[in-house]
Amino acid sequence: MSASTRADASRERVLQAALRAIASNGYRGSALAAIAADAGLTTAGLLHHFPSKEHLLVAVLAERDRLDGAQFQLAGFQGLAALDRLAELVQHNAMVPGLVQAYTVLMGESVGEDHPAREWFQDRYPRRRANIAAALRAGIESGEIRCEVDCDAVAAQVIAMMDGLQVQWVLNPDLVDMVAVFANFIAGVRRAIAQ
Amino acid sequence: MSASTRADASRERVLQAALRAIASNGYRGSALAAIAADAGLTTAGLLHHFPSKEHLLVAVLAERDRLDGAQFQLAGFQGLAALDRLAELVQHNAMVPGLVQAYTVLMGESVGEDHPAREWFQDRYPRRRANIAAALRAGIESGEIRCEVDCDAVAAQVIAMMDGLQVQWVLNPDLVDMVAVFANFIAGVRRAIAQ
DNA sequence: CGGGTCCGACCGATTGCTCGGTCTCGTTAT
DNA sequence: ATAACGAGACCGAGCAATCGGTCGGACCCG
Repeated sequence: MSASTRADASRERVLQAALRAIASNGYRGSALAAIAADAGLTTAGLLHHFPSKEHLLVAVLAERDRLDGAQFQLAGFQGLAALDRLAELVQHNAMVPGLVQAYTVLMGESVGEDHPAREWFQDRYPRRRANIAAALRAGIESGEIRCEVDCDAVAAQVIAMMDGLQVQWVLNPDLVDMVAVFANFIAGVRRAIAQ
Repeated sequence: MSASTRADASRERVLQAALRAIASNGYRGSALAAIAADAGLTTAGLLHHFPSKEHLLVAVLAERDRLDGAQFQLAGFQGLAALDRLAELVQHNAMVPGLVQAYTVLMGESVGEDHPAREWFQDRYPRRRANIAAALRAGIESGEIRCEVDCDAVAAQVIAMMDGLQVQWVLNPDLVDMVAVFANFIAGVRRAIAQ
């Protein structure tokens, strides 16, 4: 499974350093040399593990996918329980501000035309909307959600609320209680769509 | 007021070009030379009007402030009417995708630590939240909004929804009907907070 | 003519990335 | 057990390209 402990440890340190750098300066603003130094390597050493800066970025995104998959995706929450699960996810995110910041920076940066992360986000949003919408539709079938609810719209709204609040929270952590405001929002959605 | 038409025209073209460039590649990813060429100038010519790249950025943001001020700020909408006004603003934004994209990219980019636009966004969010919250509180006084509504939370939510939907819409315009989904959201908020 | 406007040439710094080489370590042959 | 070997991990130096910004002078309009 894990061939050499040495190489894997270096890779891991590089990924962490890349996350920190992206959180601070974005992808374009981060220098490969700085990331390498932060990970205790030289530029050439880093490039040995990740053949290019873009490869490093997709590795960071893949890591995020891996964590998310283990944490949220597989969980088969349906109906209103899925919404509560999302509130818990926000609560968890509030404890890893660095990761949230890196994700937020990348999200904005990727909107640009030729950004290497654009495709990743472009694929990710429809998938997440579909996941949440499906969970809501399951709630309709089980009778706990009113049948005339526009599940796709609600799914888009929930995701938009998560992203939007993250921006405000990262910019001004002590002025916005992201967890409380999102919980408040979810409570409103529950009230609006529950049978 | 306007000294020479020539210089003002150049300035205007540079601002437009900067907006396009930022929309495509962000602030960090945009080259001064490319912006200048797009505006029909050389780098040195651009630098004659804006002494540094950062000066150009704040000029772009100031322009945004100017437009917003004329379009939304001064209008004294209160209570539920303010929410409808925001829905109209989203409707208007949907017709200028380039501007929305530039704003979205900048928003994410500015989350970084030393970004020159960070302060601008950091000041802007509390101000906008306060504006909307004040409008809602006025609606409470006039009796059209229930008095136990958390105006600050709702204000943060409305702004977060605008920003979050913009991201999804810019990334995938044909998959997300930003105007409709936001209108749907506002309708829900109205239902939740109206007396 | 004179000041505002803009260009061409250039600078120092930094970028992502390559290349040649050194070091370490597990494997294998003896 | 030990020596020889080869693959992987990493470094130092430097590549070409690009970055934001400077400087002196040419153009043009009032």
